Parts: sequence; structure tokens; C-alpha cells
Amino acid sequence: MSGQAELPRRSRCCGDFRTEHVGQECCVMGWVHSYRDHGGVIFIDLRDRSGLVQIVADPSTSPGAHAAAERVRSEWVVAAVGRVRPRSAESINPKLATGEVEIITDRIVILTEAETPPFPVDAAEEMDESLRLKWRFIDLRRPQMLDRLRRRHEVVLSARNYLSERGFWEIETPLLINSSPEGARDFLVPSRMNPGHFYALPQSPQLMKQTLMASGVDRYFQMARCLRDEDLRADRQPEHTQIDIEMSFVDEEQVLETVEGLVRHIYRVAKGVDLPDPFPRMTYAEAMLRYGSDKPELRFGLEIIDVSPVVAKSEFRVFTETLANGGQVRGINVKAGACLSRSQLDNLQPTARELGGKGAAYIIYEPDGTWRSPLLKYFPEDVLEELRSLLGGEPGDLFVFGADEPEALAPFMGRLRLHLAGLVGLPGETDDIRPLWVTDFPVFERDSETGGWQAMHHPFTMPKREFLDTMEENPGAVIGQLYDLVINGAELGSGSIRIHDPSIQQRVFRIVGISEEEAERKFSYLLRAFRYGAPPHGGIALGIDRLVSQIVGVKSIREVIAFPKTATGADLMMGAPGPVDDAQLRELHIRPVE
RNA sequence: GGGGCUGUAGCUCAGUUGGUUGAGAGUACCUGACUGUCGAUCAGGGGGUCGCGGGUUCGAGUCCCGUCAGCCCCGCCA
Repeated sequence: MSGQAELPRRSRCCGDFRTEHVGQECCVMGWVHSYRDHGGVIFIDLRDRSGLVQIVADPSTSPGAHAAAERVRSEWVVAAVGRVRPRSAESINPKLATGEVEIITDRIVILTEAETPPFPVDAAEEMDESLRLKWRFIDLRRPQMLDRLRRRHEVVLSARNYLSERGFWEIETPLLINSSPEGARDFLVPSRMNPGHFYALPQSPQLMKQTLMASGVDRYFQMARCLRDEDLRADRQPEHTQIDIEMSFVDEEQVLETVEGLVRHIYRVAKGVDLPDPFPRMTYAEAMLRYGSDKPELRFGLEIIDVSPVVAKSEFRVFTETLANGGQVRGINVKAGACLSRSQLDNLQPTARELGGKGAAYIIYEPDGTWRSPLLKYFPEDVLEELRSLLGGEPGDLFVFGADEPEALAPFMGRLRLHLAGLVGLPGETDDIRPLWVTDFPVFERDSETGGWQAMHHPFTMPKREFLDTMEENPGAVIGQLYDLVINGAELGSGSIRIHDPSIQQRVFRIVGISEEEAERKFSYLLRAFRYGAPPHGGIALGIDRLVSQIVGVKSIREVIAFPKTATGADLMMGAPGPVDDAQLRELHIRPVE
């Protein structure tokens, strides 16, 4: 009877049986993946996380096992005791790793019966994601999903090993901390014992890990949960995990070397590939000019090129007037883009506006060497030729242009580049992995609302030495010791060398408009710690969810998180967030507004 | 806060300009048959608030408005 028989001892996982085990007595346990009842002999494919193995129940030799096998249904949990035997040549199943053997059972123990699952575990087609999330425990049974969990484990384990071997200590920092109003919106946790006071869940352990450096920890890491109450995306969840790293007595170069080594190690262990050594580097300024993004996708070209001097010689008013007003015109050579359909070309204009541009113009260099474009009448032949030369045009290419003031043009061209790449099928199916350090980020940027200066990364970023004397004069020009790790167009990590000198810190706070009282209130313990002797230090945080989703080749980080949330922040399996009792609220001194 | 896409048996989907389909297919499920299958096969059966609400119409799965849910994007995410 279900759940009552004495549990036999499992001898091996289902997927591990091979011809070398033939003749062995064995006991396997798992879920009934499928069964084939031939009236006489019954076959059961038994599944655990290692794979499938075929169990055979023969009524002529084991009527008891056969009777149990007759009752069995999909996803029941059973144990089968028997013996490994080779399959006959005709019945070998090359699709199964265990396909050369099978287990002839003389005893089947039904461990648990199961309701019919809401969707099949071996579903060929993709299910609706909300269904998968509601029944996540079934969804995770799918071999593909278990494999992703395993690979995530391998990423985390390999990171732990690598860092530990290099003297990093894994240290946990609190989840209940104080709120700091700038940056992302905090998740708040009311304090029962302190009416009207709240904890916040950490957006990152930033201040705490820097404090650990002041404590002399020297090298720290943590698999850190980070929580932000902001809107979700395919690559953003309200809680995500970072490999959080901080090192003392190092400069930028040493941090980059360490992190590169770590990331190469992870890819070697979890994906079996060797990444370039060293990673290529590009400054922020160059990335914005050539790729229109601070996270360039390098798996294809389609670089952005300034064509202002050339198109200035055309009579196309949109271009010439933009140039006259201090703007620029930049172009992209979409290799082999002349094959785009008429409707795709017509859609460029509205699409460009959706991407935040003023518009997009195009010129086609036909395979036969002739030109085609609505703009042809404005472009003399020699200007076209000059354009072609500048853009490296070959027959069959498509040139697409945008015009605007430089600050708006760069990000627009970046989005346009990715859109155009998609139209011609780039990057396509490829094993290419293109890591990149983007360095030399500005420390300060204009606040779009107030117009004042704010920290681009965070206010603890150390400006490069050459800007230290003069940073108040032109904050916008100050480059920081700031670096992002980008792989295939995704930002996988971000870090910096931090300010450890209280006087520099004070000046930076002044530039971003944080008063001494405010700084003392928000960052009290860190600033206090630094007054008592802080080492030079820096670090980085790598997003594990993004890293793993890239390693296993999925678009959304939800595919590599066991229990992720929907775009509205709901957990469909557990039904969170949900209402709470009035009594709970009273205890926390909270009353709903309304 | 805004834009786009999707919503029809347990699951994946089809469903023509609104009317012969009193809502279909495959699969899953249930019953029966079958001793070598591995997407088993064969026969039979049960199963639907067409996301929800309102409207237009003689008539709505189909058209209109609203709403809910999921997905993608913008804003947001130091």
C-alpha cells in the first residue's frame, strides 16, 4: 500500500544504468514518466533528476510486480526492485542514455500516488508561462528545468571555489537594514518593537561590504540577495542574486584581473568554453559613439559611424538643418540589408520614433551597384560615393541614418542598431561569447528632473587621479575608476574603486548635493568607519541570474530562477503578495491609507 | 503611468466578411483489448462560463467599450 511499505534502499539513480551494471541486483526510485501496458508485459519509464530507465514487469515471472505496474499512472512515485539486464539488439533504444539495458522487476512498491498533472512533464511544446509558474513544482520536474537548476548550482559552486582559493571569505550581511531614499525604491519591513520605524531590505550590500574592508576583512564575497521595488523586465526581478565581491589594497587593474579569472573559470566549468584572455576593453565614450550603448553587443558589426561631414554636402534639409543646429548625422551599414522588404523599409520611420529618434532615413546600394532611396534626389553621385566609402558599403548593403543632437542620437542609434540587426537575423544562432570591459564611466551625470549633478553609479566611486584636483570645475568631465562587465550585450556586472579618503568623499557629496547632515544620516556607519582608517578598496557585483541565463542560453532570467515572479511582481504558485490580518497590521502599528 | 501582443476542453491549438459546428482537432484522462514497447497500437467514452463584465445586432467565440491575467517594451531600475 502506498506509503506504508518499508522503504528499500536505492542502489543507483535511474539515468546511470549502463551495460557494465548488467546482472546486478538493483533498486530504483522515481516518478513514472510513462508506461506502456501490452496486456501482458508492462513497460515503465522511471524518471529521476538523472534521467530515465525502462522497468519491465513480466506477469509470467513476477505476477505481484505486474499487478502493481497495472495500477501505476503518470507521475506516481514508485520503487522498483529487480535486476539489470541487457536489451536484445532490436529493442535497444538509442534515444536513452540507459537504452542498452532495462530493469526486470520482481517487486514494485508504490511510494505515492499522484493526481494527473495539469500539463505533461514531457511536453513537446512550450506551455503558457503563467501556467508553468502556478504549477512550478511540476514545471521544474522537466529535465530541461532541472538541468538549469543544476547548472546554476555549478556556477555558484565554481565561483565559491575560485574565490575561496584566492583568499576571499564568504560573509553574510543583514537583510534587515536601514532605508536609504536615493536609488531604487526600497522594500520596507515594519518594526513591531519600534512603532513607526521600518527596516529596509538591501538593494545591495554595498555599504556593508565597504565597512568590512574598513574592518580588515581584506577580501570578501557573498552570494547576495538584492531587493528592489521597481518594475520588472525579462532580465529584472524584484529580488536577484549577485556574486558580490570586494578587495582591499588593490587598484582597478587588479580587480579586473581577478574578476576576469573568475568569469573565465565559471564559463570553463559550467559551459566548457574558454573565454579570451584578457577580455577586450572599451571606454564608455567609445562604446556610446560606436555602439550607442554602454553595453555593446559585439557578436555583429553594424557599427555606428559619424557621417556628418559627408551628408553636409547633400541637399537633404533634415540633415543639413540638424547639422546647422549643432546636431549630428550618424549612419549604420546594414550588411546585406538591401534584401529587406518594402514594408520593412516603410516601417523604419515609425519604428525609429518608437525607439526614441526623430526618424530614420535609408539608402540602398543595390546588388547591381545602383542606388535606391527616397532621398536620392538630394544626393549627388559623388556624395553617395563618399558615403559608400565611409560606411564601407558593398553591393547589397543598406545604409540607415539618424539625425539629432549628439546626446540623444547615441542611444537612439544604439537601439536602432539592435533593431536593424534583428531584421537581418543577427546575431542568430551562434555559440559566440563576446565579453567586454566597459571602462572610464563618468562619475557624475545630470539629473533629468532637477538638472543637478548626481552619481552615475553611486557616490562612493573614486574619480580617476587626474580629475581629483579639479573635479568641482567641470563635474561632467570627471571619469571614474568605474567598470562594467558586458557579455553579448548584457550588463553582467558593475563595479568600481571606492573612495576611502573622507575628504574626497566630502567633496563628492558636495557636488551631488548631499549635505553633511544628510550624508551623516544616510551613510553614518560607513563614514564613521572610514574616519578610523580605511584601506584603498574596490570591487564588483556580478548578476548571477543574468550570468546563468546566458550560460544556459535563455532570454529571461525567470528560466533560471526556481520560483520567479511575474511582471506585476506576483508569485503565482504561493499567491504572494497577499492580504494580511488586521491583527497583524495592528501589531505592526500599521493602518492602511484610504 | 504609457504603448504593443496574447487569452477557445487538463494541455497545445483551429474556428472564414457576425449565421449548417445546438463549439472542433491533436494530445492528456477514463474503460476495454493486446507479451517487447519506448510518441506503443486498436476500439469506445467523459470533458467547454470561448478570461470576466457591459454594449451593438434578429443573431456575437467572431464587432465595440471596459476590466482582469500573462508576456514584451518605454518610463523607472544610484
